[in-house]
Amino acid sequence: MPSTITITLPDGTAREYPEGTTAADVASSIGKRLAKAAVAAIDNGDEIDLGRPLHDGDQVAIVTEDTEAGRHVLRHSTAHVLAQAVTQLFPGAKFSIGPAIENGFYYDFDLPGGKTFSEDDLAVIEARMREIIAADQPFTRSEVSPDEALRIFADQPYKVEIIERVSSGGDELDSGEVDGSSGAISVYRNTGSGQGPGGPVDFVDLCRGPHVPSTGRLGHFALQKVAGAYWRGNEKGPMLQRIYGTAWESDAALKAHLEQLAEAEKRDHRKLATELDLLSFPSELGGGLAVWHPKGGIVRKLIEDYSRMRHERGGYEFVFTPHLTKSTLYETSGHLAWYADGMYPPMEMDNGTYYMKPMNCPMHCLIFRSRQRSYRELPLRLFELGTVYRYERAGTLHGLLRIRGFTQDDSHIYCTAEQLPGEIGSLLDFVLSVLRAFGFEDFTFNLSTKDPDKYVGSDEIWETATDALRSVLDDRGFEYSIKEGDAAFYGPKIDVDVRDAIGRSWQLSTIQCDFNHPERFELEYVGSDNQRHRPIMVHRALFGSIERFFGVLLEHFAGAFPTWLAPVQVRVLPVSSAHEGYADQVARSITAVGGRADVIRAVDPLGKRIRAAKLEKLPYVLVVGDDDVAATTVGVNPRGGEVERGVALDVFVKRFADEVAEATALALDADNAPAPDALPA
RNA sequence: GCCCAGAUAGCUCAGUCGGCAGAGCAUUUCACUCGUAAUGAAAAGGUCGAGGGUUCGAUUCCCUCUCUGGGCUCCA
Repeated sequence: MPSTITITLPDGTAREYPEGTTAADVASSIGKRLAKAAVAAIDNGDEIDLGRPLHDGDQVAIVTEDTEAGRHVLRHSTAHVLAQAVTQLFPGAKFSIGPAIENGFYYDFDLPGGKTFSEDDLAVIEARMREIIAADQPFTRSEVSPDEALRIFADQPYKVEIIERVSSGGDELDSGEVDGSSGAISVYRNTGSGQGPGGPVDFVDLCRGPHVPSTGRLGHFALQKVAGAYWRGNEKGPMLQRIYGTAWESDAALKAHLEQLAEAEKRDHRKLATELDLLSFPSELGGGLAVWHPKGGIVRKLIEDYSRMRHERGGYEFVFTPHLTKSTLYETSGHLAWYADGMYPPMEMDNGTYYMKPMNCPMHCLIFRSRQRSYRELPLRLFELGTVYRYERAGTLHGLLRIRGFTQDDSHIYCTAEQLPGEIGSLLDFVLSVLRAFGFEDFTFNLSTKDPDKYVGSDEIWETATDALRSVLDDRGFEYSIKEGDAAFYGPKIDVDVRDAIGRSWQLSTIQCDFNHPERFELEYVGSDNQRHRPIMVHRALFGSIERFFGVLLEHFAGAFPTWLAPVQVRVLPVSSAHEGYADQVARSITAVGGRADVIRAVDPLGKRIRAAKLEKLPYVLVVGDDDVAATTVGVNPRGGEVERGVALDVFVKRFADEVAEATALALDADNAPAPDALPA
């Protein structure tokens, strides 16, 4: 056995260390700053504690606190401190799992006697956590046999369940809770300050680790909220009490995160919808059902008009279908069997059973099937702004983002297998082009593939379609993640996520192949060989739901719609009553070029009227006074810009009209000349 | 659907240990006629989410429901 060991660092350099050297020692040997920032290490690909001895020949990298991996360690360790605090403050509390999550961590508890946490408890728990952190308790890892672990956690039923599952060979590791891969089970103990690893144990938890060396490394955290959560995510299982928190490597990072949350709250579409008088959810209607006020209505109309215009140019044909249908339609499509729970309850009438429609696809299939189809008609692209109703469970409703009555910008494309790759490609280009017109530039893609346990259609057709989707993404050089087995049973799909102005990701568009509907509705076309063939159907939702898209747009723009979408584009403010006639004239020259302008008379002081316009986030405020009346000019106060006095009226009108025209024409260049196969037959 | 927390004027929010309901903004009226983010005064505005219970008396305490928020679960 050599008395020195050789360690290889990430940059390829090899260093010699005495036997028994730990990752912490390596970090110190490289530099003080690194040693200070180190929270864990990666040893031959495995994350380990800094205090673990290394072996000859190991490849070692130090994990620092300012990386995602490092924050993960901080968060996971903070979760342990949370559990320690709760078990000390609430004797008899059972704890289950407490993983690090994006931006933070949580821990689930079961309090004795069915007690629950209140928001007030958070401050008390947080104070105790800070005491534990101040005590600088070391995290000490040890490995025990399953029997030993069961003894340690004898009064912790959730831990017992995890140990039993892991030791019975289940390969499922509970959210990083425990490392059972070696047959032994790892546990981490926190011991009191100054007592060292052999001192009295304050807290012990099952854990795979790694953890920071001691609780003193933590502290830039905040507890955020309490919530209910099912044990193991099973809604038939017990409901646990979950505490969420966030933790970072520094107070600056913590503060930045909390500010980001505050910014998101300011942009909340429900708040903005009320403030800007766009829409409301009257309780008289019931949950998840919105009414659109004039200002929200005009924006929605503009979105829909633009969508229709683009679809018309894109070779789609417009169809309309009813909101109610007999149950037989959904028996044919198979939806009733799978999704009856998500549909509004049946209505009995005329000796039939009727349902509100939860989707448009089966009706579009009936349109396809209404007469014999020729291959010359394909691809057939049907488009509908179809309003559907789904019985979303009460607890899932969320403003416009999860709603019970909504309008899909739904299209169904029927094509041949040969046409599929080209069709998917032009669909994706079309989708992105339209999204860009609404100010979204940053897209991510997910490709969902066959769930081997639940699918219809032949393996060949799945393979063809999946290849088509994949090559479309590859050809365009788009990065995408593959979600194995995530496809619906009827076909593979591409989902498009957009990133908004403050970096949040929203799933909007979807392009889904469907081998099920054509089968169930026995759709056929006559090919050039004079034989009957089954078409492939592609579902394509662009905005997904108009309501949801509107909500996302509202948050993206923080209520400040771009000029072409703003409910009021130009507000004209006469300085005094004497200028009202001229103000009206200015407004008329805006409406003459298709703009939306209003005039607020001089009953309130100018400053107050300007402030009101700014709070309404209007793109342009025009102030007109004596000088302007005399010279036919306006004072331009643009949103987010500098005031410009004495702008000639016709100059402003042209500038305004050009801006609007440009915005709506922007994305049109791409499909001004539709591909030959995109033209209606 | 489940857990927790809520619901007071159009909006944001005080308040009532069970005894005639409060502010600011918004609205209306009057005065002010003003050059780029809040002029002054007055008025009006409420079944204190709905229904039931306890009580001499309930907006307040209890129960049920509806709706909302945060989660969980679900999402064709």
